[in-house]
Amino acid sequence: MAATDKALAGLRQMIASGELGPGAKFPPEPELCDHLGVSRSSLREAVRSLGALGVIESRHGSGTYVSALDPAAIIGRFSLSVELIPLEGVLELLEVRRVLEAHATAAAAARQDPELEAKLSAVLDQLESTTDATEIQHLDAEFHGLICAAGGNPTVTALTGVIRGRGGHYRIFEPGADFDAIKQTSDRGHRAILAAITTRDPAAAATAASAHIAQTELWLRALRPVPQPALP
Amino acid sequence: MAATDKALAGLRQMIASGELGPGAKFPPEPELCDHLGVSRSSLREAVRSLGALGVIESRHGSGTYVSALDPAAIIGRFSLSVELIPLEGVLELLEVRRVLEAHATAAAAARQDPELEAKLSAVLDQLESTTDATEIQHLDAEFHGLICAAGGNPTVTALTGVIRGRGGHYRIFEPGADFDAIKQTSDRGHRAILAAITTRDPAAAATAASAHIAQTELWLRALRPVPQPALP
DNA sequence: GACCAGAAGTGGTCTGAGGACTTACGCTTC
DNA sequence: GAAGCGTAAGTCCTCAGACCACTTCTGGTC
Repeated sequence: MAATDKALAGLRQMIASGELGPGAKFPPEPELCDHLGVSRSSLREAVRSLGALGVIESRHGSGTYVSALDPAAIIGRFSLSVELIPLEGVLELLEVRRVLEAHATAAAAARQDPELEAKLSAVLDQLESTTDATEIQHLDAEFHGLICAAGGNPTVTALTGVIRGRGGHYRIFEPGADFDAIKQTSDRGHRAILAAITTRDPAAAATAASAHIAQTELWLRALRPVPQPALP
Repeated sequence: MAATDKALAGLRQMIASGELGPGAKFPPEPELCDHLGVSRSSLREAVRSLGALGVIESRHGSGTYVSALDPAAIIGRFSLSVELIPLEGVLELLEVRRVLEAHATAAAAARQDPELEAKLSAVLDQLESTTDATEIQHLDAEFHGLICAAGGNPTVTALTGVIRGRGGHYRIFEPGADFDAIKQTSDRGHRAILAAITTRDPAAAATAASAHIAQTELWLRALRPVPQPALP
């Protein structure tokens, strides 16, 4: 077995076996090298691999630790790769978002939370009064994010958030011939979702959310991608 | 900015900007080091990070390439991290699987595919006639996997597959007091799903799949995890 | 044209060294 | 006695150079 793979398997085994739980600290690199029988280079490459997946975390000067192994955090790491997926793949992902977000929106509607409803209404007021593409994207993410969070499953919130972030790279809301029509349709969709939540109608909420996202899918199909912004 | 992070950002930028598309080959490591201004160690750690995420792929003796950037393949990489998530997190993930698989099962029921139905029936015949835990797990995965694939969205198939694989580490089907009752309930659930598909009733299929997975969630809640098998 | 051997190209691994950051300890000071 | 501070130890981060292993291309041979 290759050295890096051996190190990778060894590190995973230490976690999988329960030897190291969430938050636990690994031995220092030289000791791990000795234990696993690989050089520091190979060990470090293995550590980076698991770090990219959100499984372990290195802190400069302190040590290497097992992460919290929280599903939402691990799914959040996916944004690094999802952001590089081309348009055709994004459409497959949007179907996932549509299904999950319809579910979460229904769950949010089943709750009785006037505070949430007030906050959502305020976000929509802002959203309807702006025409700036970046601000629209930000407020849209906040609206859907609040609803998903109210749905009660952080994993669903993280997953839909990652997909929404990817879709946002394609600018639907750019000044052009269809801008007004698209914006109005989008605004109406948001109001329909909020209305279903306010009236505590889960089925209507699921339908409204599903229709809203399906509309986004249609718009995206007709779009060509814009150049990526510089990565941080 | 730290060296490895700089290399990471540079590599991602090369893909995000469109300079390198799916399948494209990166320059040799020494050239990349020069271009990005980092040492070979740092570059290699960055390459490993993106490799773990399924974004790029190194082939010994050949070169480093951009992967196909296929969403299903990228999601498949998640199994490396999902397999380490503790039980509480798995329950959150199972809700995702329940929702997505209900959707996919409905889509499969909407299709007219006698060949699929025959294959599913054969799998269930095998499944009902065995009591071996490993074989049960394997046949169960094949049954649900075939249905998801028929649903038509490879991303959904990959995502549900990853979650199903994680759940399989907890052995529900172990010889014990409740074994017969659990097995019979599970078998009945599978037959209900197949019946809905055979009669081409998407709504019934979604309900049956949802109920079946919800049942699994209930069993898992009552379980304590078993020691992990050795990782490959 | 098919096959084979060698050479060139490329990623994989190891070693050794020094730098940068965090943490803990012991001292000083009030 | 408690707070502040500087030093020292511990740990990860980066670099450089060398050699190994695998793949691919090239040229010649049959």
